[in-house]
Amino acid sequence: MASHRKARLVDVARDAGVSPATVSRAMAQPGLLALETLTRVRDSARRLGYLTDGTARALASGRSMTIGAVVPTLDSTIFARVLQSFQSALAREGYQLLVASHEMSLAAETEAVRMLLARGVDGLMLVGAERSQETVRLLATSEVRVVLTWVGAPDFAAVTVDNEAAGRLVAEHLIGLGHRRIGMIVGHLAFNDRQRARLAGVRQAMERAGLALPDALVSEQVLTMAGGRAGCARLLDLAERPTAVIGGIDLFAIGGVQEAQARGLSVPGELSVAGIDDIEFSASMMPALTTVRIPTAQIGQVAASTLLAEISGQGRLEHTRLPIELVVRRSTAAP
Amino acid sequence: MASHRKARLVDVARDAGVSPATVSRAMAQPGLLALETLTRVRDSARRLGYLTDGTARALASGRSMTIGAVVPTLDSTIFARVLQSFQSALAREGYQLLVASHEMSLAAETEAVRMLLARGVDGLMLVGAERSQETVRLLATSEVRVVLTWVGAPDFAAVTVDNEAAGRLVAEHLIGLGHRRIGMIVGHLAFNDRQRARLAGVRQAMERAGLALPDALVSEQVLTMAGGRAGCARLLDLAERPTAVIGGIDLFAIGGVQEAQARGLSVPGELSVAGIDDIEFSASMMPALTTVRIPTAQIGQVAASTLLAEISGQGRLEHTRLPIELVVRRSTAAP
DNA sequence: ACTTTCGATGAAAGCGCTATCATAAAAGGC
DNA sequence: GCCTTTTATGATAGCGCTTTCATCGAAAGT
Repeated sequence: MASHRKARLVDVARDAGVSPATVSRAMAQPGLLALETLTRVRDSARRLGYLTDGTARALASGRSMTIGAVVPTLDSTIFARVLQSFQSALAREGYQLLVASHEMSLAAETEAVRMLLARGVDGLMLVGAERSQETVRLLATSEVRVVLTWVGAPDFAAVTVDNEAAGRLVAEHLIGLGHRRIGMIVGHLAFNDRQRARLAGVRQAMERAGLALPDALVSEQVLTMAGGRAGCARLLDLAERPTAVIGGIDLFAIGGVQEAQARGLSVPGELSVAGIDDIEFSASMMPALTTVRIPTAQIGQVAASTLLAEISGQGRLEHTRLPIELVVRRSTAAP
Repeated sequence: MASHRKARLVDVARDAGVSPATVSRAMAQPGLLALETLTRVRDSARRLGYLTDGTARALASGRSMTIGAVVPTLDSTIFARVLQSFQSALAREGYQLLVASHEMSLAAETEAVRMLLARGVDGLMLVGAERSQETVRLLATSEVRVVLTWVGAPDFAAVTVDNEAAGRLVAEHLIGLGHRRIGMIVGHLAFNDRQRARLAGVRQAMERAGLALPDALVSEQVLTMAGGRAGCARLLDLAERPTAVIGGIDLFAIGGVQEAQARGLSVPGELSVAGIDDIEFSASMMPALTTVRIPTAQIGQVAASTLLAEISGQGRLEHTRLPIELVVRRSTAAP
């Protein structure tokens, strides 16, 4: 049964009548031991309720079997989903996930990275390519393996998605429907290269079509549904209101639809609304949201395997760009 | 600038002309040092780019400054929110968060707990009170500090919410409006004491009112909006369809509203729908959802402080029950 | 039969830090 | 001024594991 003091490696060794080294091998490289010894050690371990001390193991071996992730926030469908698939992919390989959030602050990201490095993580998952000099320096000197998500950068492995193309796709769709005056609700652009890229994509598509996207038609909001609603309200209050609104994230588009409907405007009859992300809700709302599908779960999964490849020495700063796709539903129509 | 090999404590000590012990103190208990020594050590540390090795520190001190959390899934508004507030409260006190998910499997929870204990976490946050014998044994022998969330249990500190009362509140509200035939969509009841309690609360309110909740009117579904839709479809296909539907989580209620509307049924005119959770979306959907507000963010925050109190030796298995509240909006009306 | 190789185990030196104990200098106490 | 505290620092023994390196039979090669 359970011993009083926590069992250590030597206790198991004594109990099994072998050396500590043998027990260590039994736990980490069972293949090296004679079958008989192995079972004897395992029996003792079980009887004593022995659990390897990960701390000591990490110190002695130099590998912590722990991966760190720094995301803007955990409280977002998008990042939660990425983390869920990232975490379960890691768990399958015996790695644990240490998470930190920076809530859109460059300095907080630096601090989080510093803490994670101090914890001796074997690898790090970061969001986006924009970061402070200080963070970059920490990363470089620590030589920890890193995988970037959403947006990549030279010298880093990355799993990205073409945010600019995403913006372009929705914009082109709307332009194709005949919209000339299109508004956009985006997240605060500081320290958010994903939103900047999406905005850039929209702008690019419009310019190509000879249209303008004046500042008045771009509303920066906090990344919530309420933000979307507020942003849409601002755009609808304009003297020359847009005939279509693009949400930099689906949440914005959903808030936008609500605002329009609350004002008695029919969507898409009187206002077309589209988003980017394709979160679960978008498919089933009324009207179903036209959006661009971002393979969130896949990002986490591929990020995990990319990072593990880097750690194991295979993997040469691989950069995977995941495909995105315009999903036309019912929230958009000709003006 | 950055040295080639990673700087260790002794390097800083040598550089500053002090003993390793002094450097250790400079990092951990600056108050003990003469100001002059302290600044000298700090300068050396900065110059060498020294970062404390958390692994070694943990081994030597016996505290890892790491907290583990095992949740059903990260990919859920609810748990994501709890984790976000939990994590940021911990970060403020210098603790890091190690997360694991069990995806509704008792065995996976055990495995996750085992891994976290092996990692030497100083504390553990768990969801609900139901777990395997094996998990309980691990917890007991490890003597790690634990805080339970949502549902509590004797011998554990906990931050809970009265799930049964939540179910009762919505049911009473509906009964008060005159509904006699009420259906419920719940999550799979195995290994989900939160859903079981909510169902029990609904049942209790109905019985008190002399009403029945036959099995046919309870639909178990996976915890997604699509599940809610499917559950509602099943209830609406019944020969004697209910006049009101309760979602065991808001997501179910939202899916339910969608299903009803898709069938051309007006909510709340022809069907009342209510949920439990009060997620962001519920307030702004059309019609706005009647639900019970669960203070999710607060759960995480209080769980953090409760756990830290346990760890520091203050805190005697405190049990905090957070208040919930019926929020009547537009999705419910008299039948 | 006699090395040579291999397979299985043991001995022991760290991994980088903290914490205890000892010590030396400075500060009080009367 | 001599003794007792206090304050600041040093010396050093671990924390519990992994990992060479060494060892010792047994299997294999010739």
